[in-house]
Amino acid sequence: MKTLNSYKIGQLASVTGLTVDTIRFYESKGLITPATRSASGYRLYSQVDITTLQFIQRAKRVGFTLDEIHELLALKLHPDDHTCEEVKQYTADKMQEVNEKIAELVRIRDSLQALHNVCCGGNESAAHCSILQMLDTVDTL
Amino acid sequence: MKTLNSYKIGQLASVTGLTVDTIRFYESKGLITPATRSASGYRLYSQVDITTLQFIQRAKRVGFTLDEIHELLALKLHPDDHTCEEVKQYTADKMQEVNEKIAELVRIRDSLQALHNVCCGGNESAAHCSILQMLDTVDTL
DNA sequence: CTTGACTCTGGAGTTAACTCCAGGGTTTAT
DNA sequence: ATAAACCCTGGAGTTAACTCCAGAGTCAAG
Repeated sequence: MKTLNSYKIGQLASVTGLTVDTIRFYESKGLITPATRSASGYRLYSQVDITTLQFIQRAKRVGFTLDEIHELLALKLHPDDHTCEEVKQYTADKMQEVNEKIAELVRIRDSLQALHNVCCGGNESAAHCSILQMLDTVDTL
Repeated sequence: MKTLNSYKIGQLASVTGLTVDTIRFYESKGLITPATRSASGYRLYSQVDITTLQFIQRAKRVGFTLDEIHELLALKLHPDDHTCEEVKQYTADKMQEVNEKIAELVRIRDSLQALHNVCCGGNESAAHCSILQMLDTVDTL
């Protein structure tokens, strides 16, 4: 009873690297909804669910909470619940937030780069390198 | 009993926007250590601690755990515990990770931009805009 | 037609990261 | 010199995001 683009929860789990428990947990939070159920009650998913779960994983990795991700997904999945005005405002606000996160990551990367550059890479203690590190990275990292 | 560059925990809290409880919690996790204690046992902090707390806040915002932040700070604060080789390797690995996070944020930003562009911004439901959204953003967001 | 791998629901347990006392000293402004 | 506003420690409570059962039904292979 499996059509071309239909996955059971275990298959979805192995494709995305999540556990079946986590997928059911995300469903309980309203983040995803299985397209349909089989006659015996098994959840059946489509390609869209894989995409959604991958988006959730990306967004989580960069510090969004499940509640925030829920809002982001709601824009796309339930557009009729929002006015265009709201969507315009919300996307603008979120883009601002995302840009700030990118700027923060760039600062962290620069600090790591400074440490990387200054360090000789040899087998001895890093203590003597740190004298230089202090000078130009202590107030960024 | 307060020198020029010495802060009590409450002052540090109001400068950084954290609570005193959170600062003491970070101390219990080894993320910061007050420079010294006053005669009566009050924690006294310096400018460096402000910088460190701001770094912790930035790193947390982009999805690093306190354990990861602990490792990042250990590089700088206890360089004699690591060889240069380790530092070189660790910074390279972390920069890779940071670059991946930036790439993920850029993807999310692009998806938001696409929604933003396609939405008319008017007072009506966003449902009819979503038909266009589906075409070019469903598989990225 | 049975056995092992899968799925279901409902609920309890865990971990990270706070957050909030209680009960006690300290500092400061009036 | 006393009340208000701090600070201390130790420990309990909370929230988000899982994670792990128990007990029962389903499906595919041999």
